[in-house]
Amino acid sequence: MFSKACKYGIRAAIFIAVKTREGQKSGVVEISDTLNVPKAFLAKILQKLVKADLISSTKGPYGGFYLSEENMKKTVDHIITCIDGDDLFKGCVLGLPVCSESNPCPLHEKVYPFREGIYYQMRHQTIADLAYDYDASQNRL
Amino acid sequence: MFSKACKYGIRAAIFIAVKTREGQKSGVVEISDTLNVPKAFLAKILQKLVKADLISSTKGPYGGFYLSEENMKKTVDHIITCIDGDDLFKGCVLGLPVCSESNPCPLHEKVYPFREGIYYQMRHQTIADLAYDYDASQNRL
DNA sequence: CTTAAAAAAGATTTATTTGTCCTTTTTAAA
DNA sequence: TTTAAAAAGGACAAATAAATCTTTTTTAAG
Repeated sequence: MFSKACKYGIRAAIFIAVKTREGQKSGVVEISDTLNVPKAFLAKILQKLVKADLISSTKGPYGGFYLSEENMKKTVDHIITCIDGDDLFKGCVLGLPVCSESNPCPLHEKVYPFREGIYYQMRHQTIADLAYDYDASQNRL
Repeated sequence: MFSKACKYGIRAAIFIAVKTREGQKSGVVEISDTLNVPKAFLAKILQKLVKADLISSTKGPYGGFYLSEENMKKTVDHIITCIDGDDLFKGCVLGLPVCSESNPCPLHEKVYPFREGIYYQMRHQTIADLAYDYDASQNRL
């Protein structure tokens, strides 16, 4: 469903959100260590998210990644689209060039409602929401 | 969501089903031409589906691909799992090694119901069903 | 102003997926 | 029994995704 890069990105964003709420910035090493994810690869992903203004960073000593108030309000679908593009939510499930309600592919009506459901959820979960939920539970990232 | 190979495989299976109902076998060239899909690549995919007993074939002149009665009854999820594995339906959305109702990842409860919905649909649509629906409509493959 | 710590950037490697090409096997018809 | 048409199989090539390594830039503290 999501690429590895995308999964890493979402998990990292939540981690950074939690840390930000604790008043701390996070470094790539800290993040990659806790998420068990390749360091340099994660760095690239975070770069991309910074450029897209989905997370924030400062260089130099005492620098690192954090979320601004604006970043906190962004919904997960932004991260997904930023990294994987919008094909998952917008494209035809079977890859047909045209596929719509009026000209549907053979799986359209079976898959569409559920895919829309996922898309809706992703458009309505902010990073802040996810970080809050995560903090409340005692689960892993 | 699905790999290209998987999309090609599903579309090809439906095409072959339709042709089979018309009493005809289909060759790779015919299939790849009508689906607009790379010939040799499709051939590999069909090989795999034959081995998994999801479609049937005979070699030699007047040979080609077709669906036995058994093949017709197979549900789409078999094709998907055969080609892409079961990660899409069984694995954690965020790629966590453990993720369950009692120990969920941050997206679990948002995504799970819909993913289950898709999985359900795929487990309940036979190739014959899809071929029938396709034939009834005047849509493309 | 120097130093060190951090992200940013760029170049490169590895792995996987997608795609091609050529040979072998099977099989039906002439 | 020869021939030709088809799938099967294997080796290879290209494109994309995942991952690494090295250098540059920024920045805060001493």
